[in-house]
Amino acid sequence: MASLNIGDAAAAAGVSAKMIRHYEEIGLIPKAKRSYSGYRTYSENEVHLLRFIRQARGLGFSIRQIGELLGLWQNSRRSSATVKKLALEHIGELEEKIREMLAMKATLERLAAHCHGDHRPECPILDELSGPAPAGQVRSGKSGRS
Amino acid sequence: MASLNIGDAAAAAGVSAKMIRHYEEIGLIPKAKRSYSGYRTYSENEVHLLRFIRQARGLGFSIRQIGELLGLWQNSRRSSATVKKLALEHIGELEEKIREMLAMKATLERLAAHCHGDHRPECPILDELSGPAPAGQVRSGKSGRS
DNA sequence: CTTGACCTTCCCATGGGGGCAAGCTTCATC
DNA sequence: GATGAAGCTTGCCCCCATGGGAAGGTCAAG
Repeated sequence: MASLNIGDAAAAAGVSAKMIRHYEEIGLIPKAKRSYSGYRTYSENEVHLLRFIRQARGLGFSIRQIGELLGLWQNSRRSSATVKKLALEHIGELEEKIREMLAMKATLERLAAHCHGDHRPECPILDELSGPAPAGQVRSGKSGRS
Repeated sequence: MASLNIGDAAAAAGVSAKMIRHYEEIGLIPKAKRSYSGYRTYSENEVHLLRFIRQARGLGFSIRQIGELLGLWQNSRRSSATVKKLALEHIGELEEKIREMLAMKATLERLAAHCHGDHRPECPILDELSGPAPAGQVRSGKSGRS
């Protein structure tokens, strides 16, 4: 079985060598075996593991979630319900972020639509950014201590 | 003309004192004047500036973009076209991220829909993560020392 | 033997913060 | 005037996930 150096393992798995070392350091993957001279060596199994991580990162899972997914992946007595729950949790997070960004985008588009975008300095975008006061107002006394 | 300490300026602007120091350190805002004893002091103008930053952060602008927006805000000879361009650039970035996350979400939803979510271990989600090999394959000759 | 590609560890940077600690300053209250 | 409690100062470490680079060891080919 071909034993690969980190660079080849990285290329085979589609991640950077840097990240492999990082994943090892944070305990996401077990410590790689070392050659006599100290080089990390990787087997097909470990490349497969790295590929799994790459796929999960591509779907936006966090490192913590990937750790859980790896545990499930390697546990033949897992229940698919546990995996599905993790996926649904992540879908919820994605939805939340998407909602936030859509709201930002909508506001920006509204402002941009009202901006002439010409040589004149008047600009509703800057007005909006400088305008609306937040909830907290400046309190009249100096420093509100006790 | 109330001159505020950092905590009160932070409350008035809706940002944390920590971030005010940070913005000063990275040069986003000018260095605050100091009282005799070394406390940072803030005028209404500076609170207004901080409020501007808070608004811009709320719309997802990066620190770099906010720096540019601040320059435009304080330049009475700006053209609204420049501001609009910055806003449109940011809208484009948001769209890109939204697209990526929608794609992740769609994939996850497809996988989750095919997952029984019961006590059994079989799970198409894990299959997908472990399955598809990336484009790059193990190269035969390159540096395969073993 | 030399070259150069690879590997090792270590430190630094990113963005946008949070938190804690030691030591001052300020202020209200006794 | 003393005291205690907030508030301020700086500085350092942490998060996530990653990239960059320096200084030095290793290995295979020419």
